[in-house]
Amino acid sequence: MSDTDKTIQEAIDQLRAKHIRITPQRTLVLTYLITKRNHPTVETIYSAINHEEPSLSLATVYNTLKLFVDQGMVLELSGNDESIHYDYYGSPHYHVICTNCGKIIDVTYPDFAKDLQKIDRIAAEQTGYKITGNHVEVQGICTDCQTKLANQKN
Amino acid sequence: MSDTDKTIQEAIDQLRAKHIRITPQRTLVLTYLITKRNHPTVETIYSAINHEEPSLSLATVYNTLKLFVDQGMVLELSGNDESIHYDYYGSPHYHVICTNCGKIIDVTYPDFAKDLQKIDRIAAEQTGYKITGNHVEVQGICTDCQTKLANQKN
DNA sequence: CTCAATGCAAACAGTTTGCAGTCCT
DNA sequence: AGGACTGCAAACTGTTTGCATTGAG
Repeated sequence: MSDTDKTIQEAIDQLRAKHIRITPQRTLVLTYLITKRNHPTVETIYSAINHEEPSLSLATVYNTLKLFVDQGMVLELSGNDESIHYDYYGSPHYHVICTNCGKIIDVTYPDFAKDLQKIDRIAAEQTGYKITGNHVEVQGICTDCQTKLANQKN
Repeated sequence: MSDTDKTIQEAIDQLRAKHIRITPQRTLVLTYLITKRNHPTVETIYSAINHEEPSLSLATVYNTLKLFVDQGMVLELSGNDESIHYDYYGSPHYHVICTNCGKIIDVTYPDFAKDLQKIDRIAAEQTGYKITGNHVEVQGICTDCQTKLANQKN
């Protein structure tokens, strides 16, 4: 069994353990998220899957993603404008997004999980909130757009 | 001159330095953000200001906020669903948002700015992006909602 | 003066909703 | 068997756009 297959299986088991029904549509969306790992939008997922397996409505993609997000399994990336991107959150990482073209890259480093815990702990102490999740996002200009923008100025 | 007045004046100077026109509408929105500091939505700002000073259209609120966000002066908080909240970003802090009622609280600690710099630096190293901003958000359940939800279960 | 900013209303796009039919468990 | 899930299309809502008017520099 490949590494991604194992990840998919684990995610499904995790859902089943919560008595959430495993439908073909949910499996398709989950598989897409885990195998592609390309921060897709709802529309991207919908058209990609529908292209080969036309048994999926747009509303179901919305429902399914909302479910995964509620389970803390998938992250909503609101980026800048445009529509929302989704990311399977298998292990702690954060996102760097290009404010010019929207390209998103995952970043992590050895102590990142520890730093997140610190942020969560302080937030809980200061606010009394019961912390359920977090998200770090960094904005910037990707290398491609740096070149493009530099050329435009000439 | 009060502390907030000084902040407002500084923000205006900052805009003027970039040759951005200081219109009454922009001053109103800026003043609202700095004095209230309550993470308002577009609609909140629009109706609050229009209530006393009906010289402001909804489109202008959108324009103005987009301008401030582009200047890095204001942060867009996409929270969960609902519409977007805005926050005057005078000094480094992060946000804890209640996933049940949407209430947002600012949090910071002495080394927070340093931790952000680390996150930015690593992101730049790993991706080559030219970093222009960042945002940390923590999700949780606020104390009020913790009580409410506990009561519902009985 | 000049050109950017505003206001208005219509257009838009992504998202949500209601309900009948389907199918996991 | 039964309730959760899906699909469809209509309805919604927040946001954007175009253009004539206004006003900041």
